[in-house]
Parts: sequence; C-alpha cells; structure tokens
Amino acid sequence: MANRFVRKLSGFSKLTPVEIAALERETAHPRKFAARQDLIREGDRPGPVFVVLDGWAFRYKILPSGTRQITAFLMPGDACDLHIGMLAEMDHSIQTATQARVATIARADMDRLLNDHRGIAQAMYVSQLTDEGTLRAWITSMGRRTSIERVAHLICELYARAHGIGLVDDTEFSLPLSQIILADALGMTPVHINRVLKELRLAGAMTLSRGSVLILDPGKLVQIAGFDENYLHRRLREPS
Amino acid sequence: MANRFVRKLSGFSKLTPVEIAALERETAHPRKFAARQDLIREGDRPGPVFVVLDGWAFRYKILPSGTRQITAFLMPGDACDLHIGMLAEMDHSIQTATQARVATIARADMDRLLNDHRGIAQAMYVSQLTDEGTLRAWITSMGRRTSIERVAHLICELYARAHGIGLVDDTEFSLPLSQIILADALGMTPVHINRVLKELRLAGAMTLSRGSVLILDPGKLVQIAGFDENYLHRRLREPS
DNA sequence: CGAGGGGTTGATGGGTTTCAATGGACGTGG
DNA sequence: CCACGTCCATTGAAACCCATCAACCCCTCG
Repeated sequence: MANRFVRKLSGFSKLTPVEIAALERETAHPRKFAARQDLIREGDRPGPVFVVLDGWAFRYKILPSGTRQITAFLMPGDACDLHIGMLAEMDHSIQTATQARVATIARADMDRLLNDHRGIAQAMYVSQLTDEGTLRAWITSMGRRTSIERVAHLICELYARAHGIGLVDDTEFSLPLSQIILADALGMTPVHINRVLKELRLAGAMTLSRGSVLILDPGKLVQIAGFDENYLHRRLREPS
Repeated sequence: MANRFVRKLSGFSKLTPVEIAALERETAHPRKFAARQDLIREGDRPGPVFVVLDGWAFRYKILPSGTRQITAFLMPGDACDLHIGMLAEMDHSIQTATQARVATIARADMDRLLNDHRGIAQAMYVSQLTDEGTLRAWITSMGRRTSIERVAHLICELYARAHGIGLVDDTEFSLPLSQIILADALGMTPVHINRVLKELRLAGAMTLSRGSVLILDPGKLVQIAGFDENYLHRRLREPS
C-alpha cells in the first residue's frame, strides 16, 4: 500500500510503477517528531524538502506583537516547496501540531526526481499550483467571509483534502487541532471560534469534538461556506 | 535597456547575455489592453503565460454574494504562474487595473526557456517562491494586523517591489489604484481605507493622491507596518 | 451640461475582541 | 490512588473597531 505522499501525487497525475517506486525509495526513512516541534524557523537557511507522511503540521509567522498567524496546514502527504533550497532564508516557520513522521529529500535527489520522471514533475507542479490556490482561497476567506463562513470553508477544504488521501470515514474525519490553532489559522480569537462552532452545531451542520469532525449536513455546510473545490484541482486536464 | 520582466528576473539570479536575449525575444510582441479588462477568468481553461510589461493588473476572486477579493497585484515585470498550462481550469481571474502592455509565452516556449537556461529557471523559481511568500504575508496581514498596519504594510511591499524594478523616484512612486481596489485587496471598505489614509497622512507617514504615493517618513511607515522584507527574497543565496 | 466614477465625511449599529471566570481532561509525582 | 498543574473548552459582560448608510463634493468625459 502506497504512502500518503504517493497517494496524494497520484491524484494529480498518473504515475508509473517506476515513478511510485522512486518516490517510495526517497521517503523510506522518515524521522519521528513530537508535537509542537519546529521543523524549520523563519530566518533559517533552508535544507532538504520536508514531506509529512503521518500527523499534522502547519506553516506560521510570528508578528512583532507576538501574535501568530498560521498560513497553511500540512496533513499527511503534504510537502513544503520543491525549490525551497534556492532561498537564502525561510520567510516563515513550520511546526508539528501532533506527533508526526516526516521524510526529507535532499536537493540533489529532488532535482533528479523532477528531471528523470515526467509524471512526478507534473504531479508536483500541479500540487504546487494547488497550494497557491489554497493560499488565495484563505486570503479570500479572511478578507470577505464572515466568521461562520470562514470556519465552514476551512472545514470543507480540510474534508476535501483528507478525502483525497483516504483519511475520511464516511462523514467523519480526524482533525487533531485545538481551537487555539484554528483561531490562529482563521484570524480570529479562540473565544469566538468556540462560539462559531457552537452555532454550526446548533444549525445541524457539523460538530467538532475530541479531535474529530462529524459532518451532519454536507449540503448545509457547503452552502454556509460558499465552498467551490475548483481550487484544489482534483480534475486532471484532458489533452487538447 | 532591458524590459521590466528581464529587470525583475535579474534581481533573482545572474542572467547571461544569451538568457537576457532569449527572454526579450519571447516578450518582444506584447499586446495592449485597456483598463478593467479580464485577461482570463475563473473557470477558463488556461492558455499561455502572461507577462505584464507595463501597467498594473490584479488577481481576484468573486464570492457568491458578489463581493470581490483581490489576492495579488501584478506590476510591470510580474508574470502569472509558469505551469498554469497544466491546470484544467483557472481558480481565479486576472484583470488589468490600468492600460497595460502584456506579452504571452506559449507553454512549449516556456518549457524551452526553463530547460535550456539554468539562470532563467532559477530566477523564475525564486520569483514563484516570492509570490508564495507574498501570499503568506497577505494572509498574515488580513488575519493579525489592524487596518492601519495592513495599509502601511501593503504600501511598504509595493514600494519595495517597485524599487526593485526601477519604478521609484526617491520617495515617490506611481500607484494608479483606486481606493476601491485597495479596499478589495485589504479586505476593508472603501470608506474605511479613506479614513486610514487620512490617519497615515496626519501621522506624517505617507500620502496617496492623484495616483502616486509619497513616503514622508519611511521609518515611521515601516514601524507602523511591522514590515520585514525578507519574504521578497532579494538577497541571493550564497554557495555553501 | 448631465452622467458617472471616485474621494471625503458624519452618524449609527453590529460583529468581534477583550477581560474574566469556571470546569473538564489528562499526565505527573508524591 | 489522589492531589496538583497544565492545557483546553466554554460562557458571560463590556468595550471597540469597522461596516453600513447616507450625503456631498470633485473631476472627467461624452
């Protein structure tokens, strides 16, 4: 059974058995990290590419005032930027949210993967465009959606992404993130997140408890969020 | 004299005369667009890569309610994503803000540029990482900065970017964007943008009038914004 | 000269933050 | 096995930032 990374990339491009084997070879020796550990910090000189195989992590920035803004969640299968090694320094930090298994791919190995395997390159580039689309969707949420719409939209996104890598059990999936982390991702206070979650529960749309989301009414949740999954680019382009 | 696109890429990687010539050849025949014209719309099938040589454009998304969120500004020298042609459909729209000259590079030509010229590939990848860093900076602004900090931060960013392509005249630069456009970029209302600009003017930090920004007190503006330009990646990585 | 787009200012209301307090869940050590 | 500390979830009350509504001005352009 392929690991989550292979599974995710397979969703973006048809991979040959040789390509799958190459990816699994490069991620065969992950390292274990405890929760709340920085993989890399803003200002650090970038090293190898990180690939999260199990557990959750997030990208974040700290402001002069000390407040934190989370800019992305990394779930199993997600990787940081391919060309990270070209930069002089990181412009953000990455931290584990839970215990996690993380593989690293050295710059030279990454270049070889991209050059030798057309399918891998294609999948990774689409994956990168999806990450950018997600950043744009987050900006749109923060700028123009109300707090309840924002929360609903994030849950829809995480559900769709978890579904893509086989992490969803019917209408339920594991979301081991505290309300404090959700607040820092959505630009809200933990207090208000709590009230909004209560509202979504009372509306019969969804519940979040003990680290797991239960979707009660998918249609209602999507409608509240105004969710359109096109930015996740799960549909492959057909040859013209 | 090299065009703005070449000038911008030169800031990210040392380009050989051959590479510069190749870039100029590919962008030698720009097309003129009037203001307020969509270059491409959400849902469209992507075509060639766009390169803005003169004038301003922006990426945006429209929500179900009809409100607009701008997710990025394209100033002279900026391009849309390199691998846009791999996607089945666009997840956002791009529109000119002013009259503009825009070149297009076909997918095959772009692949050739990237494969044949190491310097061009490097510059474009760093440029892409910069775009992503900018998206993260915007998320951070929208989530955790007050309205005056947000406005100041955006102006700092645009100043720095304009400076990089030689568009700044000492402490002044052209910013042909209406307060309505700024509002849709910053997740605020035009009314409130207006009040914040007044506040920045009264504080002696900057003024914006008749399409041009005048920085009165750079230190004060940077301090209000909490601006750190590291995410623009203007410092090249030194060999290890 | 009228129409339309953009900039400016005032008054009002509401969505979120802030401050504060309580209780539950969990792990650790006595 | 229970006491204790810590982290997190939850709820209430009050303050505030910003959106909303509305009016008026200026400028440009057909």
